[in-house]
Amino acid sequence: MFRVKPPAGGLHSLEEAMAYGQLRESTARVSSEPEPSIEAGTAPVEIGLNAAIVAVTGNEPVVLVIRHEADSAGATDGLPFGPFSPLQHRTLESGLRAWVHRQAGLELGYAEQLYTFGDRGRHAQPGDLSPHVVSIGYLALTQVKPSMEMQHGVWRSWYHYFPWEDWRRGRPEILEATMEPRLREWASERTSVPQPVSRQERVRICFGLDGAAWDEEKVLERYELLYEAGLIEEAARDGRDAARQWSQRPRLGVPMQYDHRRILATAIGRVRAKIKYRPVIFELMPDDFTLFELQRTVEAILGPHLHKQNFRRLVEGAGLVEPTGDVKMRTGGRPAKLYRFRREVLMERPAPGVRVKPGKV
Amino acid sequence: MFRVKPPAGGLHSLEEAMAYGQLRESTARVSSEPEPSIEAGTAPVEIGLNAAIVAVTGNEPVVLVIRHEADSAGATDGLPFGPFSPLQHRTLESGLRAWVHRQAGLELGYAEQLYTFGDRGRHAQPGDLSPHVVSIGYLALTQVKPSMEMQHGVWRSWYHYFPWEDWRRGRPEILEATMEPRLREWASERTSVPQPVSRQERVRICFGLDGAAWDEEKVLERYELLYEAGLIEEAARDGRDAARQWSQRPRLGVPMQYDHRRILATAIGRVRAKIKYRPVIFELMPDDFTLFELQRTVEAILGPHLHKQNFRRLVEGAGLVEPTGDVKMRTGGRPAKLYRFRREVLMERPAPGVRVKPGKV
DNA sequence: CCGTTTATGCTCAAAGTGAGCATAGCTGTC
DNA sequence: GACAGCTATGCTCACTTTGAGCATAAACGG
Repeated sequence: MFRVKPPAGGLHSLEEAMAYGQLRESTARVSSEPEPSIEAGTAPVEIGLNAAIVAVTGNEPVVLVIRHEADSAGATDGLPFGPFSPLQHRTLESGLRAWVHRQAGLELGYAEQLYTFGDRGRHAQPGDLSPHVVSIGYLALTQVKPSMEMQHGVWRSWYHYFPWEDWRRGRPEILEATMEPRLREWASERTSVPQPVSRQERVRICFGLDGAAWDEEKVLERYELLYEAGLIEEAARDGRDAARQWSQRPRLGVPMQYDHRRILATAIGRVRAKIKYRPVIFELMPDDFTLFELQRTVEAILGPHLHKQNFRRLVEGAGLVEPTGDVKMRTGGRPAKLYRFRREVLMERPAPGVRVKPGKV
Repeated sequence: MFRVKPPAGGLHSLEEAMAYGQLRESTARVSSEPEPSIEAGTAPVEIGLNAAIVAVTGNEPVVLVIRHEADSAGATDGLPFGPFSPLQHRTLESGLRAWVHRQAGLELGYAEQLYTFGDRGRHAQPGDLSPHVVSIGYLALTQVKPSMEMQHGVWRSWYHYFPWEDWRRGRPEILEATMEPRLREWASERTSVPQPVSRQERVRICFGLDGAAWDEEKVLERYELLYEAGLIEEAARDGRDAARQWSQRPRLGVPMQYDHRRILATAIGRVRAKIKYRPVIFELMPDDFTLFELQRTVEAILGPHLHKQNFRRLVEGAGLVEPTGDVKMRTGGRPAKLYRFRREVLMERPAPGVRVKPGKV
């Protein structure tokens, strides 16, 4: 497969020959061999399909996790996942759907690919002599229907794993109390090699310190920085030299199996960004809803509160919804009109999202 | 690796046991085996790293391609690529950089992952009994420096491969003349299974027919639709039943090796989207430039022309650039002030891009 | 020195946004 | 059963952002 034909006229230089030779050498196997066999010195690669399945229940953004018995103590949460098997899966996404169906008994609706991670060591499990795994992360959006009885999965708030991302009641406690001092300590360390961007500056931008604004979309950047600084358990588990002893004490969020927390971070960042320019928020909503329920769902995802009147102006003005004609009683006050998603917007020019910015309540 | 521990309390149902069994069955190997061996009935997967390296020279958006001698007739263009080898590459991206360096003698600067494609059959080459390949596409942005002497690569306009994407001189000829009738014919065919969105509607949205607006970011959607409709050579090559005989005649753009044209389509769509919200356009610019040169570069990427005065207001107003103090003579008119990219914006809140919309010249 | 050509400054109206005030219409209570 | 307490909705207003153009500045080539 990866055998590359020399360009017309044959090989032109030693370097070129080397390049082609190298191509073969580092390839696990060559397409002409009918029955695969692993050559000495090469490593096979497995492809893991991982799903961050997100929903919102009761104003809480939740993710579907599978609880596993860890090797020694306690349980570890993980995302539904399984290997890509080209013989059984026509596409990567269909493979993912198959796995999710098997593991969680759930038929996925909306799903999109997030990112493919291949870092050596980031897929480790304690005591696990694992081969090389490339993880493909997916984001799926769904609703939690009461009828949904899941076999092994549980819905858990994503802020469980990322407490510092929860800005619904203002700046989260844990940031000030625990993370800021540790981050500053890490930032003030001498680095052996000079960095293009100082640790100081990176911490400032990622965590909105010293006057920098908090960017709710930088979820992955924050997680990766914490990993690099050795402040979260996964860093210690993967054997990062930088892993601190104090990473264990008041731990920062609940860790996950393999690199699943990284995938979840990617997922959160992606939803937060995406609902602003694509109408994916409606994947999380029931057929009929009030505008305030919609707003609460957006807020659950984004964190900060939105200006109510402007929110409805925006949503109605963009033609994202249409009234069903019904009203919902017992809202605690005046009854609220019910709306439904206008599917037609998907066929209109830029298929807009909920272009919101944080504002006053 | 993919062996999943049963949840606490053991297996709870037959279905669960099946699921775990299934997990193992479709896995190439299990982590407890120290020396890997491929079990019968499983298929190994190779991971291909592919780079769409984009630059702009003389108002032409170009991509770095490697020309290969095809199996029978003519030459085929391909992107620089090679397999991911976990023993040699610490990360996917470093593997990509290594391959590009080897194949094109080029040190990559800015690079970002695009997408991972795994469709069966889309990686075929005529007469190639290939194993299953999962392609990871990357987008890299660079400048074409005169000193750059490449071994085997050539820079080619990306509109070479996607003539229908070239709107710099208005709606491209080929759309009206060749594509529209073929697309309409395909859209009017009966489909065996009812579609959630009609072919009619998809064609209308993708290609801006019947009053729909042309969305310059839907590059991949258009390419995939053409593939599905059997209107491009790759479809015939991959043996799609739908491939038409007339896909050969006045062919639609130059085809590429494997699924490289799909990767390039993804890349074009991504740059077009990204320059609007991240300052990546400067990766394509020399250190000093005039605002009009910057505008021309943006236009080369996006297609349509921009309103000159508003463009400069936007770029200056967003603090993306600062004057160097020098001027460029011989512009054909009044000398133009030279500017440079203000790197500091990368450290400012949302690190904006060139939020432009097509306008009057 | 003048016409041509590109660079730059500035204006203006329309549309979009952030904040709030004010009113409507349930529900539960005394 | 009038009122207090809430949430839903309508609407205003000042301020920004954006789309289009007019007008002036400053080289360059005859």
